[in-house]
Amino acid sequence: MTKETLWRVAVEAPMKEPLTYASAEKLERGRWVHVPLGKRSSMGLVLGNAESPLVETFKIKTIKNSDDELPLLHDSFVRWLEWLSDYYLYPLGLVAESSRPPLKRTEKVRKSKRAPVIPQLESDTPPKLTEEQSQVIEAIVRENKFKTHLIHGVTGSGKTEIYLRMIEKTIAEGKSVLVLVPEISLTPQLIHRFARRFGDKIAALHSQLTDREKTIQWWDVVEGRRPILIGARSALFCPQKNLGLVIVDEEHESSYKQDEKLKYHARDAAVMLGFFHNCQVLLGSATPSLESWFNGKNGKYQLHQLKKRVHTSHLPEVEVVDLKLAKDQPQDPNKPSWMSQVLYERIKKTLDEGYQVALFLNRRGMAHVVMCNSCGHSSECPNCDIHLTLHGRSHLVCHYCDYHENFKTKCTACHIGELAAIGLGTEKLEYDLKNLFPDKKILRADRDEIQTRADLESFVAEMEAGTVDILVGTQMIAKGLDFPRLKLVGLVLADIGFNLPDFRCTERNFQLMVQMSGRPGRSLELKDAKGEVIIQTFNPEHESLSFAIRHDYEGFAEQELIHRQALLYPPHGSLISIRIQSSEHSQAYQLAQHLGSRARALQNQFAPYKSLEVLGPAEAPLAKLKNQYRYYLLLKGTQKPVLSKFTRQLIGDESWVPAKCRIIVDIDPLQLL
DNA sequence: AGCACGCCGACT
DNA sequence: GTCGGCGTGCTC
Repeated sequence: MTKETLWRVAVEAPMKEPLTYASAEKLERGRWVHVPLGKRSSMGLVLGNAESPLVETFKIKTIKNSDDELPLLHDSFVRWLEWLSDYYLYPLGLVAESSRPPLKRTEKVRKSKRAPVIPQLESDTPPKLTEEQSQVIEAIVRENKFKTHLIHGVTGSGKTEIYLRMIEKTIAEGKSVLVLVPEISLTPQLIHRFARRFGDKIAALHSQLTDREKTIQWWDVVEGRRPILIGARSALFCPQKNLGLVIVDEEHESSYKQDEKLKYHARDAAVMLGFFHNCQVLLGSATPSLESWFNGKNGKYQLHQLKKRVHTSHLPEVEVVDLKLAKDQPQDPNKPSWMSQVLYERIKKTLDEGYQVALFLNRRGMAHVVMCNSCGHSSECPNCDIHLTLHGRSHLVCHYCDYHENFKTKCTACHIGELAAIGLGTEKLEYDLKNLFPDKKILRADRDEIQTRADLESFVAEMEAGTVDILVGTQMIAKGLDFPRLKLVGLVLADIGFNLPDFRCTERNFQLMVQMSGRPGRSLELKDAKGEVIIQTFNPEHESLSFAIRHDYEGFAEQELIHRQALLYPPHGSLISIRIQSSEHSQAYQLAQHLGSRARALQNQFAPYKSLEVLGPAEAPLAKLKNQYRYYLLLKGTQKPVLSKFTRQLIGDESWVPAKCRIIVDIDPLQLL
């Protein structure tokens, strides 16, 4: 009889620490096991040997069996899972859960009517590299160990070709590659491009696959049959064999942050995955996040720039229409009031020439955005440099620090206009356009209209077929899509983006405007006809605008970094948000107050915590959501480890949290709504 | 998370 | 009486 040894096992339950189990079987770190847990059975990940407990506070159960179907997880991968759990304060067992396939493996392969995940296509011939591209590749391959490279390249400068060459080199060495892309850009077009270069060496993982398809892809990757995995953020959790390169395309995309369960940022998690596997990490974007740009500037990442476009096509002309002045000019009585005369005439002209028009409107967070209808002014919090949101009818509130002021309808800046919640949406635009151009085909595309991948694909097909004359959409549509006949793009009211109650809104807005300016006139079909962009705004002097029209990312980034410095917003400082929620308003309120005073008391206990800032608690802008009342406490500090330790102590074992109440921690939050 | 226990209201 | 609603508590 073999002697039973004790093991630390991360079980799939929300427990802060791993549990101790006994086993006579030979086990090792990284092995999946079946264990009894309470009155059920659970999967668990073996972390290592356990000490026998000094006091017998619980009865040690025995591991049922080890799961030899599932692959042994490599030590570097387990260390990465442990890092995620530790950094994002989320139970390790629940983190590890995502690194298993959704279904069991089956021998019989049923014939599916669905199109293959990766199509078989004729291979392409790699284009000749430009001087710039060759230089970047040379610089990257100089050292073959962990390093994060930020590739900043204007649209059309050939970042993808750099990825492809690096992938080629890595798989030639017998290693595997992970390519992360935002879910929205994981269209068949993108997969085709990779398939033409690498054929059946590619696997893909994204939300539109069935569980069976995912499971098949997963095993193909894990067993090394397909060395290149391209996928959305969840592809990070597929334990690849001998990982040699990690690529994150469009690294600035906010969809890389998961906002439920494990609230990880796929870009940061990808960098750490590269760190634990000691391999290169490439981040690419035309408009890098300020976090990455800052890291590129201070040497934490290596910065590479592509300043020339591969084909010397013109960037479109960007024109700003000042809506304050537009009001005084002669207007066509038939056109709707949101449309300036300039935009009206340009739309007519473009349609007459037989080209497409796209109008964008950022509707996000609109209901609470308050703006003067005459000068575009919007009130700010004196403490946080954040736009205030309207609560009820009479209060303007900062949801970072809970600053309140009375809502006055008369504008305090121009003393002429009235402040009001903005009531313009894409439906309204569509309705007005149908009246104005009754014989034109108008297509509306926003979150309500486009929900599934099939919707997106039929939308793309309709646009490409050229039967659509005017596209109306939220800026979500502006991302990454190319339409050959699109000549004119109009941003109906840029100010909605300027006034969102978020310190990142200027950055997002700049990114969107640069993306948008990249849309029209990319195709040869337009040839000499340059693409055109018209931006309507009450605030033509807004910073993000002047840089966007010059396509000047660096200028913008430097300016915005100075702004962030003043209040130590990221990337100069770090944030942690703590959400307090309960179905009873008074409970949520009281707990939030209690947590606030606990935080301030803890600050006074230890000197290093004095450097932190505790903001709030403040009521969430959407105070009641799904029958839960929500409050936020925001922590800000310049040293991540101090901030993290503080949060751990503040929350403790959660025994002080009353039943019915929930505490949700978000490390490095992106949206504070 | 997932599962059982337990305490209330509506029904055969 | 008893079926089932979901609030509460625990898991080595």
